[in-house]
Amino acid sequence: MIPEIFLHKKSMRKKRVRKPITILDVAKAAGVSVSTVSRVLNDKDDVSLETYEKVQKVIEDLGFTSSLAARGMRSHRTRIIGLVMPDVSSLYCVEIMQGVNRVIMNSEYDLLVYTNGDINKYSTANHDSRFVMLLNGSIADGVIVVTPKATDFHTTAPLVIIDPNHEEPDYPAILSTNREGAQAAMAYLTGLGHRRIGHITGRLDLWSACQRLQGYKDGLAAAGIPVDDRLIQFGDYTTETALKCARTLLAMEDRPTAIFAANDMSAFGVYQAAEEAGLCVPQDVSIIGFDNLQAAAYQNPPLTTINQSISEMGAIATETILTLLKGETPEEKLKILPTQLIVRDSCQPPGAR
Amino acid sequence: MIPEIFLHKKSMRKKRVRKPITILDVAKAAGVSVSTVSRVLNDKDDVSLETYEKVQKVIEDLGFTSSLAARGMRSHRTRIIGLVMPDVSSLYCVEIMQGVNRVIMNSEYDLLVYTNGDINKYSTANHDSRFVMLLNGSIADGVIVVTPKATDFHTTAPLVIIDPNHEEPDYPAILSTNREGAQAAMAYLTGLGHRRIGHITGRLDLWSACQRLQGYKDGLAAAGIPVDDRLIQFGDYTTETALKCARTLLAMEDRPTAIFAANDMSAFGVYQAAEEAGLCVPQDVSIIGFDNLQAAAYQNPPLTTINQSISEMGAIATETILTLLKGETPEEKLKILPTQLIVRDSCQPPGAR
DNA sequence: CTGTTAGCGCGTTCAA
DNA sequence: TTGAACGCGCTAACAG
Repeated sequence: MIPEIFLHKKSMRKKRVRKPITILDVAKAAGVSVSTVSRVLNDKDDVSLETYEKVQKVIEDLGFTSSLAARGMRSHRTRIIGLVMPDVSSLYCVEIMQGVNRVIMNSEYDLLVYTNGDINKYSTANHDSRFVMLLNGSIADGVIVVTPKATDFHTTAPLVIIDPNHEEPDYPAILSTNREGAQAAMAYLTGLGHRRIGHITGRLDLWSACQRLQGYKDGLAAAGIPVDDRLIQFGDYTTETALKCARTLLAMEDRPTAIFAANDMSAFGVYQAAEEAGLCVPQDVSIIGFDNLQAAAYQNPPLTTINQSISEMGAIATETILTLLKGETPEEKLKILPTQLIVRDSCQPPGAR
Repeated sequence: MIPEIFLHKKSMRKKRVRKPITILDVAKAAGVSVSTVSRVLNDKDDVSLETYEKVQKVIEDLGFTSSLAARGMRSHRTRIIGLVMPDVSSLYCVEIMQGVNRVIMNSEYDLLVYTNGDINKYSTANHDSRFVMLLNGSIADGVIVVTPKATDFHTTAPLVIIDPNHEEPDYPAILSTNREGAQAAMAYLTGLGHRRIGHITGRLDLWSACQRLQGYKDGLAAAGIPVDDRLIQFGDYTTETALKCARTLLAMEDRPTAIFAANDMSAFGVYQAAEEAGLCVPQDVSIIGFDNLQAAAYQNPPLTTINQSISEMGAIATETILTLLKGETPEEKLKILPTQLIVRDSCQPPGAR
């Protein structure tokens, strides 16, 4: 684990070198057996106070901490909850993480966040297999997975999915009324009088994105507006891609008077494109997003969007895992959270000044 | 229009595996020994193609993934970098994480983020010991620690510190010119003509906060302004606490015409307090922060602040760890990044309208 | 090329 | 109350 060279260099200068100190080192130093040390570590009650304190002191002195790996492998209990996220650069994921952490803090568990990093790595096989290590290797007692592409997992540990990619997931799951939320967004825009409404989709390999696209179409149908395929641009939930999509939409001769972005991150890209094109929001183009990120309220103008209580989803998922870990059955296997229109200043009737 | 691959059906549902499947199961099913399976797993070149494919297929069929814990324990190599953060609700930490992740993505390593959750848990002993598990347990090959209170760690794995709590840390470290940055902030305010300048400190148990406080005092001295203790409020880098501090400052009879917050999160609290008090920024009170979070530019008005390239710090720390992991010695043990004044719209001369 | 063997560090039986 | 022995799942020696 440690390059030899590095070790030597350090040991020459300072004696801060600590070869991995194990339970055996503690046992020797304390003049007891490893099993006695183990008992002390796990607060068993069949250890004499005298021995307990002696061992405890040695542990302190040596700065010993038992190995998570070895312990987990043996006891199949680590007191750690794993959170698997597709991407940390997405504020959506960050807010979920905050919600999870809020609940973890008040529990006896610790949080370990695993991320494969790149949202653009559409190859899910790699991602899935890697994350399974977390549990299969008994590193985590339970796992929360965010927007997985996979719908099936090889694991024995409790698993909860946030935003599952399946209508009827095999695991407890938390999701929002994506389609209804999108319908609400569209109803708001058509209610304002918009008839040319563009849509920047999310990652259509995810169910949520498909549902929002469907809601977009529903909204058009409800207002008696035919679908114009040119007004549908395929994004991937990132600001970067949405920027390109928005450029295309705003460069059209008969450009849309409003754009419904599949999520707030995408909506941010529309703001950028509008500014590039010298268009004012909302005078020249109305924008509505989806998610209600904290950052949405800080935009200029503040973004009208559809709220889904993201951090709440993380919190509920964590509580569900905790319930499962206690051996109990959660009340509902599928928890569906309502969405809600949040009106701010990024939309107005078309043509109005 | 929409490719087949994007359609979501509940068609191919596999049966859930219940028992943890091990390398032995694979060996049996493939009719080979465990070591052969191990060789396949680790892409050793001394396996016949025939055997390789046979084993590979069984692995696929059984959905087997090797245990991180067992592997790490045995080989002392996990290809995982650990990131230990004090708090995920701080945007500062989030941006560091993003910087780390950016570099990790292009490496052969994976990222595991560990957080003890509560920034208010000042008891560091607990935190430190828990994080040591990450490495001691051979879960991570190297670790990056963000704003640790501790200055010494019991570990054998490479360690890099971001924002160390010591002038001359025993480990490679990344930090910013906190004192100089604070001086620049103060020079800007005094240059605008402010003479009553409040300061909301950071967590004074952290070196960075002390340095910024020192920079505040330096700035006053440079302008020939005596220190007024009442103008120094003790915060902890959180928006919540800063809000209270700001309320106190703004309620003073001879309230400050400008406030220097030790970080942007704290500055956000000042915005809130100003709004509560019916004061306008920057007409009634100027505000300057420190960090230059992405969110700082979105405030209303956009926050003038001191830039420290946070995500860059994460990136550099990661590159340092990667260098260490290769057995090489990083160029500089202590990397000090310059800070820079970012002028936006939250400051103006006192009294001006 | 492949199988056998010996631990990695720890928790948990069983004896003593 | 304590210690010795075993095995968790895996990789790295060494045989064959």
